[in-house]
Amino acid sequence: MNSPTQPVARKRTKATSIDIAHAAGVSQATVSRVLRGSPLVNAETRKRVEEAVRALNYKVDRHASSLRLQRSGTLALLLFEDPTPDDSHINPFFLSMLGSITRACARAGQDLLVSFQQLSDDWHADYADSMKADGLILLGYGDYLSYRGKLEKLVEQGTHFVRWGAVLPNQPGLSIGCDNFHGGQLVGEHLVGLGRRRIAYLGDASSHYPEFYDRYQGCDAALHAAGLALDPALQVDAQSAEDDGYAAARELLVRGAPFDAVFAASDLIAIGAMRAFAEAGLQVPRDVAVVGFDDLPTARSASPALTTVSQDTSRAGTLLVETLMKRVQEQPAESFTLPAKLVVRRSSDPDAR
Amino acid sequence: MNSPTQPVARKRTKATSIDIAHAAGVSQATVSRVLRGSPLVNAETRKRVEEAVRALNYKVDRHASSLRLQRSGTLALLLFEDPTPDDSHINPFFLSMLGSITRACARAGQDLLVSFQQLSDDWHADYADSMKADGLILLGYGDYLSYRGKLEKLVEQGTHFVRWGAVLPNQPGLSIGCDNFHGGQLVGEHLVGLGRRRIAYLGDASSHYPEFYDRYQGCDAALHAAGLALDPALQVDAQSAEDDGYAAARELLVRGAPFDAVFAASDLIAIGAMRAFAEAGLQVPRDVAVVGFDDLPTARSASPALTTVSQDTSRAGTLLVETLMKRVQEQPAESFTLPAKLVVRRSSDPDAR
DNA sequence: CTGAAAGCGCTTACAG
DNA sequence: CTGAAAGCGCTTACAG
Repeated sequence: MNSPTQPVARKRTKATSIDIAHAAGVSQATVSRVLRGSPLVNAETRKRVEEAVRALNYKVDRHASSLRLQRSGTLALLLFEDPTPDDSHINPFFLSMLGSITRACARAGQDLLVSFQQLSDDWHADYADSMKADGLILLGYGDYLSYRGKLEKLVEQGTHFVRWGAVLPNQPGLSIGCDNFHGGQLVGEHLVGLGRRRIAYLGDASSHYPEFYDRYQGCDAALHAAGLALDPALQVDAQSAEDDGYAAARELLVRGAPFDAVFAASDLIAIGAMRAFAEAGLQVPRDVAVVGFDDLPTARSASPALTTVSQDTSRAGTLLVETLMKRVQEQPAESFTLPAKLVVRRSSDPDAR
Repeated sequence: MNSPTQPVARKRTKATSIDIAHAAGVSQATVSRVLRGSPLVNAETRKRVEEAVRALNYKVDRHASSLRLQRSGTLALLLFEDPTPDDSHINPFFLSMLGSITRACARAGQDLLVSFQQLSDDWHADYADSMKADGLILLGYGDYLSYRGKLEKLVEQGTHFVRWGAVLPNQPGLSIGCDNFHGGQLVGEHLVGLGRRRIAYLGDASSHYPEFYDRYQGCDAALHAAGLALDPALQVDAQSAEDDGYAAARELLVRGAPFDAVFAASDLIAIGAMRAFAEAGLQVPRDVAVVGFDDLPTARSASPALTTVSQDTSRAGTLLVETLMKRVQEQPAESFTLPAKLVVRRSSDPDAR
């Protein structure tokens, strides 16, 4: 099963700016000027240096440069989930964000360090204090109230960061988030428009989880506008995993209160709930309409395809990086709320695609 | 929609080892010894230093340390796809690998830089030459034959790297891969065991794509063992995306040659193919059994749930990082092939869960 | 426009 | 066990 040992590669002999200087017949300082794009350099000198750089395959040493400049050209993406998920199953929504953040970093000429953290870890200090990164992007789920203290500490330390999540009044630092309230509203209006009246909510609906709370409130507002309301007896707590959704749906069934629709606080919860309904012999959407939130790739291929609220992760990634870069450069920057969009599929509407 | 501008945080005043030295009443060299865990330091001195480190919230400056040590404590994960996918849709399989690689790096005490590349980019040089990373993990799809030249250049330059992919004879560098041949074999045996005889293969089956080629060959071997063979008329090229799978399945239908099973070279291809079959009024698995490869999360929630070959991404990530670290430390290391496992679901077998 | 020199914050061989 | 000192490879103010 194994292949033979690889021969040890020849030892790397990295060229330095002094080597380039010798090769081009200039001082080391001039080499540095050329590489930093200084306008002070004579065009012909520049050309000689550039040729030597190419010939010797020279790259500026990142650590020497960063040490001197006191910045690293690197951002750190810290992904946390609480409680920690089983090995290697990160929420796909965050993975999709990771994709767009990576691209946005490339566009901004920044390198990206990626790390998973537990909410309990001491991540608030490490990356910035050790100069590994100029700023942090925080992405994750967890109890906001316990999380908030860490954010305050970051602000106190002068660490640059941007968080993905609800934009809240008086929050420490900046955040980019989706308009969860409006997303919930769209769901409420959609379900009411389909004639559903008894709408269950699967997900936490407390200030510990502001995103989920806003989604709940938005849906409730839409019902109120139609002379209805969310029934607390039809609300079941759930974190954002499929198994939580399954358990929450079981709990809902056990309670016995009638319902004709379910608004799940996330797609994973929705998918877990649909599994529970299938097992219980309920048909989606005939017996119960199901709507999720996030528009994961899975939502489209689920059976039936899941109606959900889509968040523009591509734009979110760009905004997170751009906002953070402004902070790193000590420019003014602000939090921003992105629009939510309802995507209707067959789990709520048999006539949808 | 926007919140007010954040007040500019107070300027960071980072403590250095000299600050710690003053606070603890020792020399800067001793501080460094304590932080590097040198056994030479007196226990009491060590304690004084450690207290000062805590009190001043000191972290070793990564760039200064790396510059001096000539290594960065960082690995780089380069993800490439060719052709480049539309914005932010990376193959979920690689995202899952990314998860396990990130965890493995954390265990190994390494930071992880993540970057998307196009196969055409000059990634072979940058990360290692600029000392950003001590080694590279390469992950991606693309034409191996054009890719191979870049790998050779990496070897020539003495860059440390490990690749995810087929373990091939005389390949440049090391790779960790799944046993694609055996995976294909398992699929072939499974389909034959279910009485299927006319098995189509959706995916490239040339040496440009060694993984797909091995899967094809493995399946073919299983058929041969049963006195059958894959019919070239039932093979349609497809890259690893859902739309490619859809197009390939349409092409297969157009050809008109009868088939009772489809082995798709990846889950995404399989899911696209199932969409095409549904549109054509074919029922899976009654009319056509469908099997994929990768065991994406989507495979389980697909409708019908997709039979597939699972690769142990968690173990793969660990092996990639461990193997690379051996190379970085100039220790012997070797390529490794991981076992493949068949996961039977309803897309091939109505009796499966 | 260019060069000589200081200094970013560490690590470790050397001397004691 | 500890300190003084050199040096990792850059960037840029200073002098010309």
